[in-house]
Amino acid sequence: MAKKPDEIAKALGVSITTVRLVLGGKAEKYRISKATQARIREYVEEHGVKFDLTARSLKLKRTNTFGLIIPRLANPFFAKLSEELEHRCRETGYQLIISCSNSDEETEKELANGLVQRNVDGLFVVSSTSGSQQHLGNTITKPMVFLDRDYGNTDAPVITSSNFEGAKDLTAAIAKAAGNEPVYFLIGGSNQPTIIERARGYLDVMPENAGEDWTLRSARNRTQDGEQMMQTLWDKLGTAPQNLMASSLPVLEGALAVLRERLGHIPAQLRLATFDDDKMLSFLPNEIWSIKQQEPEWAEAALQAMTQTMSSEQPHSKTIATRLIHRPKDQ
Amino acid sequence: MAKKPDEIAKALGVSITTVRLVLGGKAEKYRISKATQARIREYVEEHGVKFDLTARSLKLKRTNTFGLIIPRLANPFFAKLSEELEHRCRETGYQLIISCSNSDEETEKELANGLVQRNVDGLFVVSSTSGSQQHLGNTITKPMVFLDRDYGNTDAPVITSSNFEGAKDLTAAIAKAAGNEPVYFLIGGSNQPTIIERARGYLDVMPENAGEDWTLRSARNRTQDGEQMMQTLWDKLGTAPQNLMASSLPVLEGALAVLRERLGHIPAQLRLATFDDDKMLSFLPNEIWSIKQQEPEWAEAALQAMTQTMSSEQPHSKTIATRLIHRPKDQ
DNA sequence: GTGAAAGCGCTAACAT
DNA sequence: ATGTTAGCGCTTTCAC
Repeated sequence: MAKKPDEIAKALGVSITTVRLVLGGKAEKYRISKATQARIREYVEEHGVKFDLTARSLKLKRTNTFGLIIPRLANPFFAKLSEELEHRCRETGYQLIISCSNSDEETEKELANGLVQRNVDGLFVVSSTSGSQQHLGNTITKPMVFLDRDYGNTDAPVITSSNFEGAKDLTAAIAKAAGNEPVYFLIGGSNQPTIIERARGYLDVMPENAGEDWTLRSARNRTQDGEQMMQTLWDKLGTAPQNLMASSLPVLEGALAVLRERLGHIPAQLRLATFDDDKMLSFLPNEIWSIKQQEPEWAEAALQAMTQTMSSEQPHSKTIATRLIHRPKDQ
Repeated sequence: MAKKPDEIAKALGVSITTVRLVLGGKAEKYRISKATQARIREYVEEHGVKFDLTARSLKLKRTNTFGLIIPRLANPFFAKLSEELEHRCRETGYQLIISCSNSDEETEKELANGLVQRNVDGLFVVSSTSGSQQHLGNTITKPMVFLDRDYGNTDAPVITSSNFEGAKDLTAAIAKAAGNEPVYFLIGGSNQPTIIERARGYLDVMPENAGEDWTLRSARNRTQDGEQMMQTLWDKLGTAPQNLMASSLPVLEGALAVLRERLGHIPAQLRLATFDDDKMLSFLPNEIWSIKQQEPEWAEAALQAMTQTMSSEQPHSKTIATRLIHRPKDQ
């Protein structure tokens, strides 16, 4: 349907250049006559045009494309972040290509490589491991912005959230309600930088003995890790805790599943605190505090850091504030 | 770091063509000597290569890229579907570009246009409206596969899920538990093809009067639509229903929010049924039935339909089965 | 066995 | 005021 520039040129008896100049908005600069401009525009109005961005990219050595590597789209935070980032990129004239590494170091490297071969103009990466972040930093010469995980071994800008401050707020909120009772903290993925910060925030607020007596740790942060930690805690207490904190939603899910299994239900008087927010937390009758990420701010900061890097300005790493959400107990 | 073919050629004193032939796996065909092959491979082993896929695409008129247009990534179903599809595309040697239309017809057209200009080899689209599906079908000459919404006005293959059958199963399950009590159905987005099918399934199982007496409808399926429908229902009944069905999760969220607001809690004896599944439904103490989509099967079928279209085979539309999940009531 | 050359559609500098 | 041209890096065909 849509005509290519050379077809338009032939149809109107002008040169391809003339067509391109007019359609490229350079008509005035090269003083193409109004009459010719009108004829071309009219033709386009009727038939449409089809430019080939591939050829343009080859010539300009720039694709107006960014790559984004995240662990998983099934994770609501990354999904929302991707959506926001994609939207802003498009507004700025860039197409975003989203790929999932599945938290695998090798996959992450392959993805980055593939995107570089496609000549993306820049790369956003949520790096799975310290090693892969370092590798990418050394290997890739394109503008890069790291997101969420700061392993502290790159010169590229890193956008993180205020995990430490957020954890302090979250812990303080549930601890106040708990009074003298212990607040147990299930920590999944305890070697990830984000989680380390969350644990640090918790310990900053809690008494000395909390680190040893009230925390449980697991290498990963899946539902089954939450289950396993809750089982350990149950066995230790011989009953359900009164106040429970989880380092992420999957961990909370696992913990609650175990409680339901042992008790037949989730006790309504149990106080809960968790990182990451989800509308469905409102389904629980319990009093709950949660930490909500502000994805729009993340996307904004990420794109800005990328723009700065590309224009050789000093790019700024940034920490995005979180928000504490409180859901009161059912009456 | 990585060398480009011409740099390798110069370094080894051979022609660019020779380098390309070897690295492109065409060495045997053009009888490049083993010795030369070895030298080139060795050099690459040490320094790495960097091909430019942009130039390749320009020459071959094929980008090994597919586009995917969905309403929102924040919707967990589309996020999971995207993840699965992206994964399979990559296995097949394609890069997937995901864009969100925000359910806006104009945006959807623009996105499709942009992707075509980038010379994607094919397009997967979850079309927001009948009009845009028709428009795309008439405008775009690339291989296309439509997902989820079948407006019945395209020759391109459409992958849908068994909304009618799923709705029958879901309705039958809750109706059986409800006995003679009414099962109210909150229908959000009542003019979308998927929702129409769900409503049809409900009516197929329920008695004559259900369509008039037990259903509530809203043009969209957001949380606020669920709230509004629940309010209407409450005002009609003067109390909370005993059995409630929702056409999607946001609608359920809205409905439950209203109940909590009026009652101070969500009554545990309320039976619930909803389309779309989420792990967090387990947070509710209620007896719940839900309909789970099988995203891997979706992705599989979508990619297969695309492959068939591209090889000019007769592409097959396909309906993906859903699964009924039952969560018993807390004890 | 290896190399040279044409051409994909575009941009930008240079002719006419 | 409009047209011509070189070259981006790749594939493919043909020449040495």
